[in-house]
Amino acid sequence: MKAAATPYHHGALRDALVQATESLLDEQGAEAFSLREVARRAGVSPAAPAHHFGDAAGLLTAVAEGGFAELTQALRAADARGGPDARAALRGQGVAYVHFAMAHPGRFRLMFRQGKLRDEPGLHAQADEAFAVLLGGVCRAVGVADPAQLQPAHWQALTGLWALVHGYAHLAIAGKLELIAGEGGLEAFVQQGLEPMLDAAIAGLMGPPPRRPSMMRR
Amino acid sequence: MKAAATPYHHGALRDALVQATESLLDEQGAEAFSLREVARRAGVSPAAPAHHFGDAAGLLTAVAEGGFAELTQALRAADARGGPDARAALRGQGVAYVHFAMAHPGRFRLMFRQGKLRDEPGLHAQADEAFAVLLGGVCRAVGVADPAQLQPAHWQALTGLWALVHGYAHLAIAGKLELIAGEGGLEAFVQQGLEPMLDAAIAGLMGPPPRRPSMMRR
DNA sequence: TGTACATCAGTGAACGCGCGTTCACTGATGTAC
DNA sequence: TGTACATCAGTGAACGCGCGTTCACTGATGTAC
Repeated sequence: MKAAATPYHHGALRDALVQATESLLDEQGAEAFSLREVARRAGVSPAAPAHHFGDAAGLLTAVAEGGFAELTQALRAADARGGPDARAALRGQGVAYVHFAMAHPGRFRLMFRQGKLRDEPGLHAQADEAFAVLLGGVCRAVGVADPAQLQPAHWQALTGLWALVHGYAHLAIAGKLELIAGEGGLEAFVQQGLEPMLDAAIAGLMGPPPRRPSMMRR
Repeated sequence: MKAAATPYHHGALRDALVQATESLLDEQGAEAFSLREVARRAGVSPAAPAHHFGDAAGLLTAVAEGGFAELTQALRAADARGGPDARAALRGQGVAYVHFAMAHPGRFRLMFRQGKLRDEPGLHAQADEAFAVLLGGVCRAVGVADPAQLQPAHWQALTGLWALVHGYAHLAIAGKLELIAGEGGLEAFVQQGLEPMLDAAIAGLMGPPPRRPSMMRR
């Protein structure tokens, strides 16, 4: 029991520091973050984090990487829930994207703030993996086997879909939708409004046979 | 000449501090901001900013307020450029929104980070004014005289339009579109892709007679 | 038109603080023989 | 199976730094009479 109270070796300090950072960011925002505060939350000396991550950017990068991994899982799960219906799967991904951001606002913001992150291959890999899930959903919806077969108009529409959920997420966690949502509450507003909008965006993606617009030349 | 070199009274220090903050945020990001650095840039003692703004949050709030004022002007100008064509006016507003963010990434982010801002009526008023321009454009497109006449589906579609440009702006300043844009360059990608997507969103807003969806009950 | 005085705007030295990082260290774990 | 030793993981005191804010101050401006 004495040993269990404050064992010298933490055992899983690296994970504990990442988790402490996650909760700190999501609960108090980026302003509250510091290496010392994270160490405090993990019940460890201020020098301990440097041992595992070098500096603050290293820790934040690990947290962002974990965030992308979690987002990937959420998107995959939503995608699978859609079953063989490509439209439903893609719609589900969009909803999951917004829900992820609302559940983890601090991490979500961090994941897209490259100024705070180290330019590491692992981070890019995780981010790419999340993007690949979305990309896969689009391919299935459009009916191609490989992203390489997507046409420029598809890429534009995919970007629009991404922008829609990304913007919705940001507006939601910035508190900008609460006024619009009104008395019904934010949750209900999102639930009622997001899916139809996603459907419209997906329809635009699948619907009209991919225009080969002159405006899109090259 | 001696007097002009370092006059004791700056004359327009308040504005100078706001401008110094704007350029600091847009060029180096939020991490580089500090009251002392802003004072340095304005060529003034570290105690001077407190005189005008109290503290850092006060200064940042003034900067955000100015940002919303500038955004309002940009949206109004774009709207006017659209002339009597409500669709073109609204599309122009969307493009202007994204361009504003890309031109002033630091300020744009700040404007939507309520955690860093003071909860002042002036700030809300400016933010509301910018939103009112968008709202006016939507009313004209939909064909109603007053926002109060907008139906729930309109509000949802308006939110979608806002989310689209807001997300597009965030993805662009986060550097996430460069990979998708590829060799054509970000500017061209935005120019070619944004307007069609806006048109689609606006069509969704105007197009099908406003459904009174059971899913939107109340 | 001039003078006295209040108010405003900015100075610059000083403070205390929390931060990131260093350093020599020590406790625990694993490995070689 | 036991012992020696290298390596790993974390300590805690100390450092120097830039920060926000304070304070008594002073230079400039405006106003009353």
